Amino acid sequence: MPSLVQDVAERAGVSVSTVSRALRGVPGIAESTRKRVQEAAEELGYVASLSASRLATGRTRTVAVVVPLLSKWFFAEVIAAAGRVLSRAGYDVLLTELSTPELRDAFFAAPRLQGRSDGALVLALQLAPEELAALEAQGQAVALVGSERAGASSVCVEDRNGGRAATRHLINLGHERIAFLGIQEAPGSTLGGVPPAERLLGYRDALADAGISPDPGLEFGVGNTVDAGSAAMATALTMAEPPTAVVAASDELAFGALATLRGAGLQVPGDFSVVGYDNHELAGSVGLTTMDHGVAEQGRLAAEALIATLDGAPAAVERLQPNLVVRGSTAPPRRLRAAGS
Amino acid sequence: MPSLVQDVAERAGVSVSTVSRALRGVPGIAESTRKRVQEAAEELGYVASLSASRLATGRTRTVAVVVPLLSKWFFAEVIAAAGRVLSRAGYDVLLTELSTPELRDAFFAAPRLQGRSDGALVLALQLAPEELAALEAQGQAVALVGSERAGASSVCVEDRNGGRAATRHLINLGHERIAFLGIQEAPGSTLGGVPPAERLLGYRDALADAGISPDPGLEFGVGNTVDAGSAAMATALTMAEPPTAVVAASDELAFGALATLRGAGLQVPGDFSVVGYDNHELAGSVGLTTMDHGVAEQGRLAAEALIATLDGAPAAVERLQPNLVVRGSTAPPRRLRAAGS
DNA sequence: TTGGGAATTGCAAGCGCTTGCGACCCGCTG
DNA sequence: CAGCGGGTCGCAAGCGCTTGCAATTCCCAA
Repeated sequence: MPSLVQDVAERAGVSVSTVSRALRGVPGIAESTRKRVQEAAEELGYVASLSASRLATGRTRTVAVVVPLLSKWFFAEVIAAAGRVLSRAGYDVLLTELSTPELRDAFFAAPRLQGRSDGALVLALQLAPEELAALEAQGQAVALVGSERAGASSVCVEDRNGGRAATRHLINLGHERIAFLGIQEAPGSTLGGVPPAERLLGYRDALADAGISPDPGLEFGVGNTVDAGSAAMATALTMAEPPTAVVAASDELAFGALATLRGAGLQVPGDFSVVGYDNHELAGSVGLTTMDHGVAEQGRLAAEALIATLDGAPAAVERLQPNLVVRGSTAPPRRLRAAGS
Repeated sequence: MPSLVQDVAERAGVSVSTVSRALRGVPGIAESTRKRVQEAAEELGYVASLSASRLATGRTRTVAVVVPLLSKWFFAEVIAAAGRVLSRAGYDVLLTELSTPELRDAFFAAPRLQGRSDGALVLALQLAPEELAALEAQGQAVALVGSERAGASSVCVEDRNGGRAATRHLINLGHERIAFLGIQEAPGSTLGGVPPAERLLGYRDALADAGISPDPGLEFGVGNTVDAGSAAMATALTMAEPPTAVVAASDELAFGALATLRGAGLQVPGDFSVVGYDNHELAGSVGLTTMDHGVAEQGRLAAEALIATLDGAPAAVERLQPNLVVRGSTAPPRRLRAAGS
């Protein structure tokens, strides 16, 4: 039913090879001929068969986006941004969610991207060297988001600085007992390897900078969910000497913490301060002070890096600086305000 | 570099056609032969070239997921659920975001799915008849989520019932002045056509059922964003006779409303009740009473419907009933409680 | 007028797999 | 013992496009 190159060729009175070249903008075709061919193609509603040209060229013009969990806002946002860049550049976007360890293992065990895509955009996954090698063995150009590997392009944020800035903000307000809600890989996680422990390190840095002695009891490592944040916050409140503020390694955790605080009848920021990390879409609506790290921009930059790699550019890594966004969830601790008034 | 059918054929001592058939499970191959071929393939790490088999068969084993806005939680969740079903069934998932009217028009103007996918899963978009026809003309099997079209499979929820149930819940609590925050297509929206006005109709139904005369001034139509909900709520509060409760057509709108209420110093549910719609991932953490409509299930069902269609089944439509999830954002209006105490 | 070369275009050989059809091998029936 | 039918397999013709290389045309300098 759809017309073929031949049809166009006949209609334009040229050979199929000329049609092929004319339509793809290959140089060496007279402008007049090209126009004639384009018109013929247009009239017939001709579109080159993808499978055929892929087979002939060996290129797919498709990029696989590999993500641990699509329904998390962070990933959706990154993918959306990356997708826009990619499709504008003429690439199709193939979605691959590796939501369980089984899926992840299966994905890397077989050459699943072979002939399916030209490149892979890998989000958050901490690739083992052999996993990265596997991708490359399948002829994939690869770009990473949220991790760094020798030989691969990547964009990542200076999370240690971010953790430090978030914590410093609280210290500047006068807080001294500050808890940290960290993301700890759950058993069922597919992230693999060491996720943003950087943020925790930044937290410790800030404490050290301020001469506050760290209390391991204030460092919580939980799954990256609202409920986990909520639970950890609840635990923190039962401590003999509870914290007066918390920095969460993600806004989701912070949301959970806020829920617990509200449930406990505590005022935020009156009785307790919290700062999150991500600048989640909904952070504004709950007035959460948080670290913004250009989520959409990460996607955009990674897509551009991948395209560059596909065009033969050498691997490059881009580092983003997170920024503190102050909203209404942080204030000086009650102690100070009481003394001050 | 990757080995070809021929290599496997030689290694197994058979012809290429036998290899092809053996590996794909086509009947008519002796079990012993099949096993031998599989071993040979395994040893060589052979994987059939996708482009080649796609060209030869004319099938892509790929499904395009078409979505207006990927970064919205609802869509991400639906896609994630659908994606799991699809990939388990051996289909690749191609992502297509139509975030602007221009993109949408361009998408339907050209046969963009031609030879790219076997089917399309269309989310939320209210397809014009010719748009649906265009997809089918490209040989796509299509399944819809959130809309219904003659001849196409779809899964949709009884939103009118949902709107009614949400409103009735408030009425049962004793509210009489209830506002409705509806989703109205913004100029830049790509949804097209009439989106969930059903929820509004349900709201009116409930009022009518209770003999409450509707007040058009209480019906707000805004964009589906937190900020819009926030703004509309602010407007509602300035009314001469403000409402005591609101039903929002989405949890995002509800989040915005909550933010405004909090900002205005009003207690929820003490001074004001709000019920949302979606059962958003974060609805629980803010204690939002809302309508659950099985978001993930919609994705799952739609994917299954699409696969069925691809397997030759006739179009079918699946209707889901939304359920009220009561949390802490709704209570009797202050008036009643004051009188009661 | 004529040879050289640049600019265009056509030829035909793939790209790697699928599949209709015929060949072949057996065990059996008549 | 000849012939038949079912079960297996191989042949070879595509699927529709790309591309190296040769052919043709045309313009201009010599």
